[in-house]
Amino acid sequence: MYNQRSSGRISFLLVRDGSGIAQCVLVEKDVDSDTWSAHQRLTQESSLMVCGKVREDARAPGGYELALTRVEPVQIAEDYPIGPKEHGIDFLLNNRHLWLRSSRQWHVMRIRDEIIFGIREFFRERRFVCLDSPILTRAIGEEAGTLFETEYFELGKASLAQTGQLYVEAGAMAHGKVYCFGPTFRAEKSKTRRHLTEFWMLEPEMAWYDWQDNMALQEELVEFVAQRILDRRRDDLSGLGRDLTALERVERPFPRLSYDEAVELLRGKGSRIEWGEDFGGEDQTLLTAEFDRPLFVHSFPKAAKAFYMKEHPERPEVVLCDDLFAPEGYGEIIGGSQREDDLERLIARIREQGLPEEAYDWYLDLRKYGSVPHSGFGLGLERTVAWLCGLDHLREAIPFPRLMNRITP
RNA sequence: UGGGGAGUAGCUCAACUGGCAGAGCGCCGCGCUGUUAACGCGGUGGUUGCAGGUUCGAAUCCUGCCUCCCCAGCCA
Repeated sequence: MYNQRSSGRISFLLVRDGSGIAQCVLVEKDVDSDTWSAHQRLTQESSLMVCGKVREDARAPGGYELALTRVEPVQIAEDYPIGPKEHGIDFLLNNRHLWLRSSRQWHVMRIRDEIIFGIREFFRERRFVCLDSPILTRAIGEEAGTLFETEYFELGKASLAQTGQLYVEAGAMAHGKVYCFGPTFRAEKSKTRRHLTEFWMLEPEMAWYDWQDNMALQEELVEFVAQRILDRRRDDLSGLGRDLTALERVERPFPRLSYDEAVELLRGKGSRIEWGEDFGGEDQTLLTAEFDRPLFVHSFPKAAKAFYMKEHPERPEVVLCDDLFAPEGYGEIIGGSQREDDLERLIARIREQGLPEEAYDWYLDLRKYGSVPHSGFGLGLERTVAWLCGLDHLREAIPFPRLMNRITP
């Protein structure tokens, strides 16, 4: 029972069954005395079985209600902590296991589910193979300083994967087009609305795609997902109060700016960004405010990016990569690149960045045995969910958020 | 990690310059045959984050610690 309202000899029970909430009407003179006294014991979040007749009534939320003939309590809940008034975020996160029952969280999780299955369908239709990467690993895909480490039997240290990218590159050489989709982990000591220590990432990898083919696939995916939830989860979006017209504008083609152009635009708007620096939060907001749909920025300075990104053939200070920024201030949701497919250059990049070469022995094999041009990207699921749902913090975009200072429930 | 803010009833918050710790919601009781976060009346509810200090007197001032929130950096 989600909530109850009464007017003496007539009671209105809001009952949730997983598919939604229905108003049930109970009139004292129309039911037996056992049912009437049983319903009086019901408290918020008590579980129950009801029997009644569906009827149309304009006064019911949604236009229909259930006229009850019988109520059977299953369990009487006591002192349910989450009431119909406001609560603080700390309290709600401590009660996340119960907060998931609240309507706002309920809508978000249904949209998240639709996004996940939409993504899988998108790739299946395009003949990608789902090839999931290991979570326990020794490969270092990003910064070595943000690894969660653990003991691994007699083999020493292992860590939780920061990315599955190196593994999907291996998969792409076997299957052509692959993706992995699962949790990734970053021990970043950051407490912002844009970070979780555990988050889900979709990572497609495609043989024979150059960086432009890569961007074309990214925008096709993002458009597909946005249209998909508008089509199938419109009620949930409305329940969240999401501005639907903003989502309806998510149509290809998305605007594209080179990093050089973006810096020029930002400096014209008063930003003090220097060429070579990555965008700060304020820069991202300034940039995306110029456009009404997601924005690509491509061709970033090499120094600011990961070792595996391919150098621009005419400009060695730049790599063939792109970031996709969501509109409305939601920030980066995708990072992608064409990969360095030349063995010697790749080894040089690993040394330049001071990474442990021995950690990449099997990865370098991919360049020794039939290397081909290939590209891929990573899409942050929670950032995508937060944007599409209009949430102001990632912690509501995942069922049980893991933050620097929060490991329960 | 740096900067800012906060911690008082189960929850959300008040309490002026240091002077009786309060309200709404929840919960309990009564009333009400169409409620929409129902409503009306009555009741219940406190180690003021922790430890110490100043004072006739501390939620309020001082010292130390803890916790949470927001912003920045880093990133998806």
